[in-house]
Amino acid sequence: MRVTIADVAREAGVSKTTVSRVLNTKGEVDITTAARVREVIASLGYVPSSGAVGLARGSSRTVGMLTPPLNWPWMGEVLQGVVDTVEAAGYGLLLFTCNRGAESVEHFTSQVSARAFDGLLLVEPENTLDTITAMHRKGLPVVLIDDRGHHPEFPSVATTNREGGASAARHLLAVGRTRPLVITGRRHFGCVRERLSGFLDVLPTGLVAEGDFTEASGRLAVERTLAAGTPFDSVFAHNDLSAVGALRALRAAGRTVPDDIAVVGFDDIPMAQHTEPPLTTVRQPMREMGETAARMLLAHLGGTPAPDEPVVLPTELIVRRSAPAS
Amino acid sequence: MRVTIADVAREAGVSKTTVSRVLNTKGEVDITTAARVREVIASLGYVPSSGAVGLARGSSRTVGMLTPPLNWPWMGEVLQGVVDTVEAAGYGLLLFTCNRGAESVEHFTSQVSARAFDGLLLVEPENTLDTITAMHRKGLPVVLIDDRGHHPEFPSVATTNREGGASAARHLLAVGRTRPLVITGRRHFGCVRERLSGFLDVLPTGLVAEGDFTEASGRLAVERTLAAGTPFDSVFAHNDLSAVGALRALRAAGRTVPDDIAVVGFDDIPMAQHTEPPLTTVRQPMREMGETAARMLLAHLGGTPAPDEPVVLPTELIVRRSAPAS
DNA sequence: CTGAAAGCGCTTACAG
DNA sequence: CTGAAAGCGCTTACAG
Repeated sequence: MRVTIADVAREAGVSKTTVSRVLNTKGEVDITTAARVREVIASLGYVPSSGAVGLARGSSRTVGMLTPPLNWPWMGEVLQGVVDTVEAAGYGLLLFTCNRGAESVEHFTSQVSARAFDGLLLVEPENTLDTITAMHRKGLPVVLIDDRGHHPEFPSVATTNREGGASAARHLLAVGRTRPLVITGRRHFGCVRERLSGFLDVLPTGLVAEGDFTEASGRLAVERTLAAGTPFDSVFAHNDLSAVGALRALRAAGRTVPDDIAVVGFDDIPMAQHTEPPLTTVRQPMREMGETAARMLLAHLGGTPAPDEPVVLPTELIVRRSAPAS
Repeated sequence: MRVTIADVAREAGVSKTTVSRVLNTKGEVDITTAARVREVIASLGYVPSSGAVGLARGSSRTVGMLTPPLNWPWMGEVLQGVVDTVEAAGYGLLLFTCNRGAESVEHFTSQVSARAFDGLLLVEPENTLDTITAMHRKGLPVVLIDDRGHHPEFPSVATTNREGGASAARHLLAVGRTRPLVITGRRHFGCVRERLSGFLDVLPTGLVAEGDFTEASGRLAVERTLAAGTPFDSVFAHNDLSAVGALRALRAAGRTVPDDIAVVGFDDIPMAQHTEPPLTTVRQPMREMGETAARMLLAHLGGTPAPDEPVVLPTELIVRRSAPAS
């Protein structure tokens, strides 16, 4: 049925060893022999069995990726960056999520041990970091995307959260806003702490509400601040989703954006272009982060030692109408 | 280094065959022997090598998935549905995209032939359908998600596009709209033709603009219709993105939604909840479609013959303020 | 109920 | 430059 290396060898009148050699361009092979073998390979439509190759070589040429829920608005970009890079290198991408709690972690763990993949890409591991750290110590190459400030012991790629926060503050200051309301994510995330302190360094404020990255939390923060009667002239939300919530609460309260209140978000998810008004936001280079992480992992698998400092990609302030330039 | 079945066998004082039997609960094994083997497996932390198992069994317990760009707004949901289902069955998911054109198709094709996966899930294949059809004929199990009306020769899961279009029309009619503008996607997509004819059956109109599922195309369609001076009291856009474009164009022209013009979209992407006003839309059950397709493929791999009729999941009209009920 | 042996399809020393 | 043989870690008839 299936065409094997033995079939090719027989048809070409050489040994399997020789076929293997031309397949992997390893060792010297007579140029005519090689040509003949190649011809047979083509005419038979032979493709090496990845399973057999993996078993013999002890590696699977596959990379694993463990992600948070895939419907998070920016996961698509990260994943696309990873897939493109991994595919271009001739590797496969095995996808796992930690959606189904303990059960899926178990499934994932067993796949790791089963050597189903050679290295692992990790996105914002909520509660699997310990497990992963253990695996990494046992020799599994790991690269982390967005460490949320946990600073683990393996290579990671992050973004300039502190500078991103600072750039938001500088922008608000430049357009004359001095009394901002800051809506954060959960404080235990390193990225949240960094965005906050970067912002506060430039534009100090006592008005800081802890949110949880949901639209509802953004809405709630604004509603409460309005109800308390505390004056503010701008909002810096730690992600776009909560900025969207802020926009709605402001509109519902009859406040005009940006005239009464300017709003700046963080992430630049696709939705940010389509809010009313469109959202000024600090862009995270999600796709580039995915690409970079994948390249680092592949390089590591190829023998290049991994950088021990996190690779940090720059954020970029995207100015739209919710906090215009002038 | 690595713990193998031989280590377990030695430690337990049995043959590899016996270990394999308790591993796969296949054949009769003495209950005490089995217990002892299980103990050794646990204490040694033995996990079968997926590569070796795959080679010996001739199957990889892995499913492939070929998708359009992953940053499409509803891909996350589909993917999540698939991953959950596949993981729960103990399978791995190997992800491919047809992003990089010919090159990635080639990479993908070679993975297929390499038997890197046992079956394939396919989402809206733009131009790979021929290749896939050929593979299917050669015995690769395939399930298609959202066939866009191409009606291929393999199993597929779709949604009620025609009824979805009809439900949009009924809703508009119920709220007193009689002069709709329809903004379609490209006409060669089956889903577009179905949505359109379902709509027109209920609410005929001559005002049909062909778009291409982008926000810009929705905006353009509205701008042109307004410029032409043709009166209309509502918009039915074939996807949410172009509905968003329509909303913006209407606002820019000073028309009020829904008072002047009611707007209905299709898809129910996350953004639909956050437009101004929030978008009434025909929801496609993306996650369920992913789950269903995965279940069908797994069942097929398990020996159950695949249904030869497409499995059709119902759409649902989600009423929001852009076209309210009363 | 249990085991020895062959085989899955490759790669890789080793020898020539 | 080339090949025979062992080995990667399993499963599966076959025999007992």
